[in-house]
Amino acid sequence: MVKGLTKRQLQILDLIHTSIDENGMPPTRLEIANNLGFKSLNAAEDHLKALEKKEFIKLVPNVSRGIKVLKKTNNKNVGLPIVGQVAAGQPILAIEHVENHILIDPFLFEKKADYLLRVKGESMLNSGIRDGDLLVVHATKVVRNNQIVVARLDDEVTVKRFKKAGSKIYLIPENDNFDRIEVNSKYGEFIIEGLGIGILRLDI
Amino acid sequence: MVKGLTKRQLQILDLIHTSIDENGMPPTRLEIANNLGFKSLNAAEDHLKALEKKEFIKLVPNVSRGIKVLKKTNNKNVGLPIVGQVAAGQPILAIEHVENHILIDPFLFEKKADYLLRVKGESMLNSGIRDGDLLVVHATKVVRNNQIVVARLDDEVTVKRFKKAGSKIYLIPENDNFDRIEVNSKYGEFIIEGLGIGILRLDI
DNA sequence: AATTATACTGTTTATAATAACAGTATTATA
DNA sequence: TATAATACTGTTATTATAAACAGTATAATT
Repeated sequence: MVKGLTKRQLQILDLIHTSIDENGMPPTRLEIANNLGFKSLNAAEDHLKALEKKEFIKLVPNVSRGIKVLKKTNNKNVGLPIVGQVAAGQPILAIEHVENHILIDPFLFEKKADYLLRVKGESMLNSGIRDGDLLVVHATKVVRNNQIVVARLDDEVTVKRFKKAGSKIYLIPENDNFDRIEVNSKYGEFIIEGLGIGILRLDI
Repeated sequence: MVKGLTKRQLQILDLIHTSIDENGMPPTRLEIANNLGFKSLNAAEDHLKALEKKEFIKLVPNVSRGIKVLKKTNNKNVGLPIVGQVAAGQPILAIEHVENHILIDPFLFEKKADYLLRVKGESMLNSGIRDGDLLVVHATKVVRNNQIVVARLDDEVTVKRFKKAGSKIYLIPENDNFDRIEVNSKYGEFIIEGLGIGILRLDI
């Protein structure tokens, strides 16, 4: 289930997508009611209002077929997953973290793109990686000095520059307001999850 | 001229396309009239009938916004073109500038992605746009204050923040080492080519 | 020269569509 | 356990929209 949507609401959203695909325009309340067998137009109206409240659509007042789709959930599983907040103790690609899937060629980059990680915070600003950006990640444990990596320290997943000096390993932020992290025994778990191979910014 | 279409009819057809692109639905007769300055709705009606007769559109009877576009100027090459160096006096999408095509969903962004422009220089660094980045562009002449735009000044294509203050128009770089540009009569040509809607970085 | 197509203004009518109000019943959530 | 959210039926008022009819003027075609 897409987060927050009931089965019925998902059907309505699906119908809106289908209508746009097949008729080139969003449906009216009557068309929704007819398609799903409602005897009352208000059933459609209520569902649309619920979808708007949950910010999946935007209703344009007093405009026929004034339904704008805000979140695109139609590409079920094709393409690459966008991984959002990663909960403690769980693998990155657990379904719960997948915000969406997007259609992009995995072989566009230097290495194969496996998923997109939504970057939190400004710690990599000087590398042109901003809060909310999607880091294109190649899932690998094998990384080299100075590469930008996705690492898990205890239960936190972080994006930093990887540096190995002698026997010491550092995770270096690219922002003077942040301190470098020395990976040592005070951390229970340290795992390299992947290598950053690109950036995708969906808004500007 | 597209075969058989008058200049006015082409404008109507263009408006239908724009409406579908930007509003997600075809226009009403009133919207067409307002957009083109008709005082009578029937002007729009007549044009639609003419377009239907010439089989460029299909009108769906008694359906609001019931306009279906029949002939589409299809993009032969799949995916979005990456536009590199743009030569003087030539349109951005001239074939000579297209480095490559990449597979990416044009509807991933807030507005429809039309092409990707390879950014040259560091003038937008503070917005996290770096040399070599691909700016995702929605081709439009309509931009608002503070948006990141693709503009053509004389023969140079540039990416800057658009600012309008009174009668003055500025193109603002996001880097202290660069000066803002005031668009004035010393430039022979000033054209807004599009709106920046995203960033794609293929290496990191 | 007559006819047709183009490009409109202006008006009216019927229908399409939005949107609010008043209900009922069931299921989740605090 | 009270309250809110979900999932509807049924009705009505208002606005949006399509579409026809009656014109005018000009350019293009037969």
